[in-house]
Amino acid sequence: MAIFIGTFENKVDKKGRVSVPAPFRAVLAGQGFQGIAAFPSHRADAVEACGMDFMEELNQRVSGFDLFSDDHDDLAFTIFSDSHTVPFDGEGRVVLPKELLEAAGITDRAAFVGKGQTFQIWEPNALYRIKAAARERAREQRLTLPAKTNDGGSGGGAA
Amino acid sequence: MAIFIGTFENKVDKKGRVSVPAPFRAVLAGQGFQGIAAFPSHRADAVEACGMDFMEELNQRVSGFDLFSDDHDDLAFTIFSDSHTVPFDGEGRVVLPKELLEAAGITDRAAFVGKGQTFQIWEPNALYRIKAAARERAREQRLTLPAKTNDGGSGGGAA
DNA sequence: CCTGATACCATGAATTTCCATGGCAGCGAC
DNA sequence: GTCGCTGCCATGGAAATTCATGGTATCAGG
Repeated sequence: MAIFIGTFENKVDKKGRVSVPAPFRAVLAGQGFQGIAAFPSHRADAVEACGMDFMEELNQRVSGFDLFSDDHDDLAFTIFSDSHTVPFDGEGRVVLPKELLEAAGITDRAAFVGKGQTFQIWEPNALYRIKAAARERAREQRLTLPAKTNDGGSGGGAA
Repeated sequence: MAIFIGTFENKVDKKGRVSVPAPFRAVLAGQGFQGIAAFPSHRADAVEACGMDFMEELNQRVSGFDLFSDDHDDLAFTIFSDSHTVPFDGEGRVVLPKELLEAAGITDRAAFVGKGQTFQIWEPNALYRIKAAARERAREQRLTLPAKTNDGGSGGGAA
């Protein structure tokens, strides 16, 4: 399963269109809905985004089982209610609703940040600010890659 | 499962292309994505690299944290935001993003160092410096390899 | 009728794919 | 034991494609 990796900064034209980075589009390519699902982050001044597939999976978890606590349930409700489904145009661009642009403070440039199964969209300066802080934390805490836990199950596979 | 072993020094041409050592390519050969995932090391002036499979496995592990939790957020951000997915060309070369070249101080030569499941890419001189230092420390501390704890080591049959 | 939005088409830059070359090592022949 | 050949691998360059971006035309709504 492909994941979102990397940071890309693109321009927002006067019509509000932004190119979704090609590598991200590649991840979304196999999905039914050609576009993204986006909603304001409740943690940072950024837009959270993912493919519709992931959105539906989220829905499955919430509606079905106990994987989500009450807190999560509220969170999910918030997410769904504030979400927007944004289709690609022929060139792989999206028009972000101004509500989302405002939430993230985005005006003429947007930075896409891969986070595995999801990605975020930032106002570039805001991103670089918090990025610097994160880097600092990482260095101070001597963060290392999580040790490989050989508990079978997920991951696994070949090679 | 094959691992990255050995040190190889290759040239970086003016387009930023470097041949990934053939033995390393052999390790990556079986994977879905023909290329490497690379990100700056926060503990050394070097580029950390691995196969996409390893990256996705990392994602699996990170997903163990609740989605949208602080832990998940920080971890995913640290791991994925600075990473680059770099595809092989037909000859097994990669184009290292200049961001990574700068982080490691690489200009016209790059040294690949196997580290088991991952490998590093260094500016050759920097590598030899820290290598000498490491050797020195090892000598002083009379470092020994940990005794092997053999957990059912029946087969050795790696392919 | 006017406004806004969506789809289509065009363009330049950057990137990637392809092809060609040289060197080194291993293998075989003599 | 020495020489020659073959194949792999690192390297260089040029062509072709992809990608981000801007504009224009078409359609729906107010």
